[in-house]
Amino acid sequence: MPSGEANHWETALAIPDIEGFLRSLVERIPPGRVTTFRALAEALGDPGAARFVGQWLVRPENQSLPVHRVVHASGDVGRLAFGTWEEKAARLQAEGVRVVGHKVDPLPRYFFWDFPTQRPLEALRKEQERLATQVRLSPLPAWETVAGVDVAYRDGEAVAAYVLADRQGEPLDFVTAEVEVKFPYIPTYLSWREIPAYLAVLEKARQAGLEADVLLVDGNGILHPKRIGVASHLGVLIGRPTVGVAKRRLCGEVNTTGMVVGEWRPVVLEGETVGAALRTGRNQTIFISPGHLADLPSSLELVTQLVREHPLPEPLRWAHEVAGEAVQAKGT
DNA sequence: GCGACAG
DNA sequence: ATCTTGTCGC
Repeated sequence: MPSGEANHWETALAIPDIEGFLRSLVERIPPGRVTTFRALAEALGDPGAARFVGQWLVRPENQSLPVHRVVHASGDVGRLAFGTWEEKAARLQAEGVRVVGHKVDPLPRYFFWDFPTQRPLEALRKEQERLATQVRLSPLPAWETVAGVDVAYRDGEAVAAYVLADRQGEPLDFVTAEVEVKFPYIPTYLSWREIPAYLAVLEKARQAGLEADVLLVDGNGILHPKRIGVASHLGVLIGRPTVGVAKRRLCGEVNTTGMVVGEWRPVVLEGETVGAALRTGRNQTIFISPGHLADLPSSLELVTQLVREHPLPEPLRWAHEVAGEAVQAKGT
């Protein structure tokens, strides 16, 4: 049961109801008209959310919505989540939409775009730009303890794990916390999905006297289009040093060909080095970036010191393990 | 065929 | 991230 207890770090993270907003958009599409995944994403405030729109529209619980009125930008009707393209075309034709071959024809004649102009993701982007000015890049302070944090999901719940470790990466103690998931995964907006769980588990760690000198976060720091990935965002909110470690590349350019274990190369975004790709295994690369109150050299030093025989630095590997165990235990 | 965007 | 069958590695 998610606890509603007050958090020590005032939750300065307003979470918009993106899914409810998307539902209202889809409900607005009139019979005899169509819109596109892209147009819905733009109405949400970011064309980059198109894939999220597609994933959301095929969920079983959303099939009572007029999902057949959402087509590809090419005019291709696509197909229904639980049906064929012929069925989707037939539904559109029954509403007066002309379909030739697999396509709505001509698309502009039927295209519906008169959506509300709130664009919630645009507001989040502005918030990111504001917060990015508060990120401080400086060498990490001398540290004795480090904590790794990660989140696992199951049903509508998120379980965050916080594992405290020493300079050798040996686990000292851990806590977990469970919160309700209130925001979907949309690339570059991960903070709004995961930070509520992080704040909850950090509060537990604080109350248990397990505060660490540095926080390792599963995700990026400034390796982000607006230089404010979840590690930086969290660091600014709690005013503590954070370092981001991701298992895959979000953005930026890096050539990883021919890297040897232990080697790292800069990840460059818009001409700026925002992180490093570090080879931690024969076929494993992780992406390190400063979060807050950290810089790239000290972040790399910290992470390389904590990497043992696994791809991830020990505290994160343990946090991942603990979160996974905790989320499994919920169902058993 | 292109592009491929953390969790 | 999660779901989930079968599976061999640049």
